[in-house]
Amino acid sequence: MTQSEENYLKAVYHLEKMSPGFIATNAIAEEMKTKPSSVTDMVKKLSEKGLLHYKKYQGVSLSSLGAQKALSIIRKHRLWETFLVEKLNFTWDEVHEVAEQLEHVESDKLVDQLDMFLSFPKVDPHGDPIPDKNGELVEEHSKVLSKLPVNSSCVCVGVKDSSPSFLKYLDKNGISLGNHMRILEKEEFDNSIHIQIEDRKLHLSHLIASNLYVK
Amino acid sequence: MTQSEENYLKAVYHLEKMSPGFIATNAIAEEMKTKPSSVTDMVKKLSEKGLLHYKKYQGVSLSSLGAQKALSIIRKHRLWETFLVEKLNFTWDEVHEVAEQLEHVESDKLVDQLDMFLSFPKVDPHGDPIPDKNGELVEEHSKVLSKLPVNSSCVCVGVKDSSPSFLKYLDKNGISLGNHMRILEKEEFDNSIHIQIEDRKLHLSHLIASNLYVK
DNA sequence: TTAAAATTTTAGACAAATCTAAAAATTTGT
DNA sequence: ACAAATTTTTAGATTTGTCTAAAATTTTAA
Repeated sequence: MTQSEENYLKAVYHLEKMSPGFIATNAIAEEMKTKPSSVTDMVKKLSEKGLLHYKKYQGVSLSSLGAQKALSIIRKHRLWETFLVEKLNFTWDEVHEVAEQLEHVESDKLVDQLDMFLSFPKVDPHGDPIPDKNGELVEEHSKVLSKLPVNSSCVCVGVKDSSPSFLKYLDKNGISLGNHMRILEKEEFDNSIHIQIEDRKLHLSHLIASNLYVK
Repeated sequence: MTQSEENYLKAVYHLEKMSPGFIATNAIAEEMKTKPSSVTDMVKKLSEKGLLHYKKYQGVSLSSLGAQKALSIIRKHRLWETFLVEKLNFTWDEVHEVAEQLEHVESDKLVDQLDMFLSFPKVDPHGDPIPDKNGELVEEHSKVLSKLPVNSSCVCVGVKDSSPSFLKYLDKNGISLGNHMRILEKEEFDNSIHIQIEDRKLHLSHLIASNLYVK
């Protein structure tokens, strides 16, 4: 598989998770920052290879083989991100770009030894689950901070948006995975929330709160 | 720079070290397992980019910019090889193939942190020197086991040929870097040599002995 | 020194991945 | 329901890196 093919599979995987069912050509084009006509070409190729189910004008979905490949790439991506943070002093907003390159390196031994070297981590630096060797994945987070009722307590376990700008915002405000939080008050007007986080108080916009996974 | 361009620069670098001066199109084609006509095309492109000096029908040599780029790729290659052996339990005959992929990952921070993580190694698992951040290189080994006189002592510090088959031969015969050796006898007839290596005796063909660097 | 051999370059083709522009199909809104 | 808007596909072009075959150049050797 080429790097480009791998990137398409990954894109379809992520889009399917966001909205299950058939994925539109346009959605893939947007995700990959390419043109719909390019997507059509590639999608045809991948469906001929048995990696995608494709019906003209209907969209695509991953075949089981395609899902398996996608998970293997995601496994590599998240293991590398973990390596970069745990061993090479990268911050969580720096890892994505480099992992995008490293995920395409092909070597089963490399991946499995890296996994062992990192002591078989279950989640990456953003709290996203790392598939195991067989593509098994512990279920994604479902609870979002913005949906909790006033007075409830929780621990921050992941970020929904892992763009550098969001991650830097969190750093700036001292929010990181593992932090204990309690909802103090919710503003009706803009849905922003006041929280107690560790030993401080913080006011978070709805957008911020809806991008934090908690447990 | 594309991966292909990087591979050409690396090839020219290695060929220049083997035989200084202008490098023939055919030599590059052989090194890269490609056709001379493909080499001509690429060599033109690289010379337009200022990475190679190229005179039609004469051959090429690295410009100083090209040499700098080549050294940066070799640095990455050798650091990754070291990482694979030191941290991920790879053997010295397994690392090359994977390092060929990893060397093309682009991130200054990645390389420098990897270097630090490995405690700034001076040589890779084959005894080849690792260029530092500025491309500075401790001089290559010059002494070859097969050229030493009878009765001299030495330490094995590198391999000239680092093909998996040669490396596996060395493993099978318990020869590794750091081993102490003494020349016991040289056979006139086939230039093979009898050596004392650590606490054993071994009989090495000329080919084997001429691919071992010693100090 | 000059004809044969070897090397190198050129010309033209091809595959992969992309793009633009136009055509086809589907969806939407009244 | 059907015309307009949107989405998707097709057709054809482009770029990169490669190839084959033929032409040009250089080297070798009689």
